[in-house]
Amino acid sequence: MTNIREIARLAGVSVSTVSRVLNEHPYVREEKRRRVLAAVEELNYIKNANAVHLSKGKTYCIGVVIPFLNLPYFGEVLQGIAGEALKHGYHLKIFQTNYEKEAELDAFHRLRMKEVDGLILASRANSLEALQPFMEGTNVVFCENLSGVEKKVFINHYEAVRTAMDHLHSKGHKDIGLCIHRTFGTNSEERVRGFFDGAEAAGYKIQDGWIFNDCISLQDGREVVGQWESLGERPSALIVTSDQVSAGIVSQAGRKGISIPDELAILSFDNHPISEVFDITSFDVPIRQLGEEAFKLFLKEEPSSPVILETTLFERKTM
Amino acid sequence: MTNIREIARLAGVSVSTVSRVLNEHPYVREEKRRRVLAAVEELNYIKNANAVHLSKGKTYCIGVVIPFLNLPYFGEVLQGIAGEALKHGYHLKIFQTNYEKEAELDAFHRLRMKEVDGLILASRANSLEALQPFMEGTNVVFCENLSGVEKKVFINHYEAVRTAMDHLHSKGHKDIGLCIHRTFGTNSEERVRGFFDGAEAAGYKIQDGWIFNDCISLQDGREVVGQWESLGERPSALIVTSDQVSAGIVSQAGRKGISIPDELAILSFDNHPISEVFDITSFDVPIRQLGEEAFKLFLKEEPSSPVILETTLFERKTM
DNA sequence: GTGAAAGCGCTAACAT
DNA sequence: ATGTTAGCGCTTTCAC
Repeated sequence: MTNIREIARLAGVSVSTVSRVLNEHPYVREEKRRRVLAAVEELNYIKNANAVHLSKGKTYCIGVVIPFLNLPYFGEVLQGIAGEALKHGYHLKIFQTNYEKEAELDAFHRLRMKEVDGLILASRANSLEALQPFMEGTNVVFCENLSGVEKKVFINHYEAVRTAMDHLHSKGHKDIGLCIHRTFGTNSEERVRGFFDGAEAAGYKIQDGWIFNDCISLQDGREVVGQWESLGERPSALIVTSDQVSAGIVSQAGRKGISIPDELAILSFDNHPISEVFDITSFDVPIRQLGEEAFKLFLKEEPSSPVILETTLFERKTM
Repeated sequence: MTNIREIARLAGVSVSTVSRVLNEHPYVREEKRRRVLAAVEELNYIKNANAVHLSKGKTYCIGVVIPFLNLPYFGEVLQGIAGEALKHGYHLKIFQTNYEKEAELDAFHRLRMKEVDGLILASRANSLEALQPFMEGTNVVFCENLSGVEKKVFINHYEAVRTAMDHLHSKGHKDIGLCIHRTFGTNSEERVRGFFDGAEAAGYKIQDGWIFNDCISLQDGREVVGQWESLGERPSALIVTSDQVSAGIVSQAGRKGISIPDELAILSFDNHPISEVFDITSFDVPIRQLGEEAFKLFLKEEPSSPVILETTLFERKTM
């Protein structure tokens, strides 16, 4: 492997001059610059990134902590982060966790080892307390409304669900259920909080069994329909936190002859293209923007206030 | 930042002993090992990954060259690579290209800079000739049947499309169209080749306008229906290379009162969950396995023969 | 403008 | 078993 010293020798200059040329620093006489460039060409020189990283104490690489790579939601977040990162000359290193705490902690370890310059947590498995010992002096961005952290960007899920409740209320619904991905995690908790607050404000009663957990995929949505059918008292409307799930519900309802929205209204989230295909009324959630803002927060030096992203209702035919 | 030398000093040993302890090498007396570990604890020492990378000439990181992150196909490939990589202590660095040649070349540059130990090309924008100058002595895996490269894994698209043609033939179809993502790229070319070979073998005639390009999303599928309708002579069946597109077609056909499969049969690819929802007959394509095999090829030292993955038909109701 | 030299922090061959 | 030392390859301060 040819290095900067060999270039210097061949060009008849010092290594610092070579370094200056390579990094486009000023104060190099044109003739020497040319000699260096010629030597680089002749020896087929490529600079070693790891040496640069070590010397600079920086890698221009950001770690993304993410549970899965094959879900539309996370794909869109990634796309947002990657697009913004590219603009600033950064690359992404993926730390896929499957929501395993160990895997998540490993990402923090890598951060402390300076393998990456910072971390974006697209979703989180560990408690903040478990993470805190590894966070001092680091640059970590959270994609949730987590109190006690400096950098965060999140969708205003609480407000969105409350708005959803209001909308259903105005359509005459009083028996409302909720389909949700998981019950832990700030984003989910905020949704659930909005759900109960909304119910209380409107004087609804929420029945046991009207909250459906672990709903993330099309298949999960199809199964919800069966569960809904087997209920004694059934909600007349469902707030569903993913268009994938909603699509599963709508499709399965179609097969079973359940009329939507007459027998069951659906108010969904994401405004994913699939919601258009199924004519599902859905809140647009700026997921890609979430990723973009997360990266911008990473770049920020000074502490900045949380970035809050709002949702927008797209009315179609399931409510 | 505390380094290995400080640890050595505090523990009263040499740096090599510290290194041995840290890397679990043998031949360290238990007492010294303990002293080192105590010093590590006391100074809160974390080893610097970049120094290790530089010294070892290895990063345990593999680059993945990929056009988009938010498409189901590529999400699944990523998931496959990441899962296998994790097993072997590797991480993924993402080089998102949007199919821009420059961005793709940049990935090769990073490889030569030793920023990553190898590259997996999930999909390719440059010609092999354009890439070749940057490939000597490197470890690159292609996810396509590209002649002239050492490491490759690919789906047998040719055979799959030929089988598809046979199936449609046996159902009485003679006018067959093709929906495809793009026309360049080996995978697409193989499909097109299978399409024309199949037609020729069965004595079909393929009309102009029966090949629909740029079909990748749900929305694209919906638009295909309009194009199909405006055709003078229409194919009675469509081979569609993505379930997303098929779902768009089926859904749009439903709205327009076009009967599937009577007026238009659909034979799709991927066996994505969405094909189950829409009851679409689809070839299962082992996409995740593609990713896994790609990573295994990366690890292989000796040259190995291409890995060829076959598809499996799942019959449902669109044919 | 240019060069010498001191890092950056770790690994591993060699000597003992 | 353990220590010494020469790398790995680049950046950057300081002096001229």
